[in-house]
Amino acid sequence: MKTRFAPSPTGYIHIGNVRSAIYPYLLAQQQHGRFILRIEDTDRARYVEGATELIMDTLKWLGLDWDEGPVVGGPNGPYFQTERKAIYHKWANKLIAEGRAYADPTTPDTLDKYRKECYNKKIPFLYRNFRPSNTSEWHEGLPLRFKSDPKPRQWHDAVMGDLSAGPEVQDDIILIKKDGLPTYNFAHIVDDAEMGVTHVIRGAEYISSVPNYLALYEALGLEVPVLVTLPHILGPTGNKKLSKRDGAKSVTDYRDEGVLAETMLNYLACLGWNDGTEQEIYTRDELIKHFSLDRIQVSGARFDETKLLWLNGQWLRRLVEEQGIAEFYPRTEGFWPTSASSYEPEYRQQVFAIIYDRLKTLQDLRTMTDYFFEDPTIDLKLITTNKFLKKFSENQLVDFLQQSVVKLQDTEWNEDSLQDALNQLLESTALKPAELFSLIRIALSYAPFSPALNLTLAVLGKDTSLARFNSTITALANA
RNA sequence: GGCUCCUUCGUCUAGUGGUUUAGGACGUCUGGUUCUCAUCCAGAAAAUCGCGGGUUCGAAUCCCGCAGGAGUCACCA
Repeated sequence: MKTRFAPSPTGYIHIGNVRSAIYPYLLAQQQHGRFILRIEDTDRARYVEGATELIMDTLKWLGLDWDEGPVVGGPNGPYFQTERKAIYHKWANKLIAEGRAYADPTTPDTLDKYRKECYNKKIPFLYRNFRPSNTSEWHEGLPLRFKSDPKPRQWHDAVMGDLSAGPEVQDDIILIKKDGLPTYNFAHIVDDAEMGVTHVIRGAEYISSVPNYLALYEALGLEVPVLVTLPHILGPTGNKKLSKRDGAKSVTDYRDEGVLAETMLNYLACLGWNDGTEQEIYTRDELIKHFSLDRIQVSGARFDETKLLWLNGQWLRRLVEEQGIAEFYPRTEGFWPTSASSYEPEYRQQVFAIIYDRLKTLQDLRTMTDYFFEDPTIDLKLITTNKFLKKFSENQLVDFLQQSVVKLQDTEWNEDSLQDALNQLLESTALKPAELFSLIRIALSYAPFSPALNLTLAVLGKDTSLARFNSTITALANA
């Protein structure tokens, strides 16, 4: 088994097309076959500098390592189509020799005229209806067209099942453009054959071209590989396929927002595929083990960012709990608030240990942890309008905080002793947990939420914690 | 417009003629876990299986129509 991912380097990989990399990878892994990365760079006009690197970066991030392709090489290289020109010409000449391809002398203007004619007559435009009777010899500078042999075609698609189309969709497609480079339609067939690709996995937009491909395989004397058509991924609104034009994000945008590679692979693989069980969370190995083409969904699936974020939370907790804080910690690099940079990694690890189970993405660290690294701005409104605290006067609040300071001053600074101390304060102040703990939590963080109080105190440290109590006491006293 | 494909809770899906009063997950809502937020736990609402015919003792499941949606009709992939 040999599969491939064959992107054109026109930009980043977005979530709408990354499944055509994931599924071939999973299949090749499962069958102990090979997964090829081939760069389809024949469109020089749309070529984007650096796009190949962007594509490889995305694949590496997801862990979709290719067995053959750029960087790693392989027995069927080169893996850039622009470097395979001679191969395409070899096959093209074979078709010419057999009278199955011919030079197209039609100028673009004339072509346009033909199209308009058909449009006005309300009949579909087919080049073969305008096929010139005598054609000159083919040479570079002239496009080469396939001499089609239209007839009804039936084929089997591993996902879509049995498909068919009539002769009216088959035409004299261009094999080689006037710049001497092949079109996708021709190049991919030659390449897949030369490279021994057994399974062609690609998006649904190619389905209507398959009859033309079938004709080409036939003319070239090539065996048709297993055809696998993936349904589209739909955008968040409407029913249109997700595309860059409509603002589809790149896969790596999600990485930069703190989504884990494990999540992305899991989510995307399960968008439009399931193994029939009720499992939601799959490791890479589980995906490789359970993946199967015949359980790929036939209809399009909408990309649901909310579910992606839920899954990311699941993965975050799972990985941290499996690996431990220290091993996972390096992956949080780059997601901390700027104020954290002056602190030691050990301290950041302590913060991470008490906050990680509240994160949806790593990026949440930026907004959820700032009070661990700098004193919060005091905003007494948070206290005076708090539903548990507004009934108390400033004097009472000061008194509660002072009692807390006195108690905590003599408390051993670890989470268990701190919890004991907090419980004792509850009794000595005769306050309800909601009252005392709200007050302390706000005084410490002035944040909309924070981890358990004893843990927050423990990590913040005695000096910082008591200083923050005192700041709030002062502020309340002066209010 | 031609051709092709698709159609189960808001979303992702299970379901291949009877075990289905259509199951799960996300989201939503309600409770619970000494404050908050998140997690976790318990529970609820949520699909007349696109519509209409047919086959059958019986259909989400098979057949035929229809409608809606999508894709494609490039010297782009």
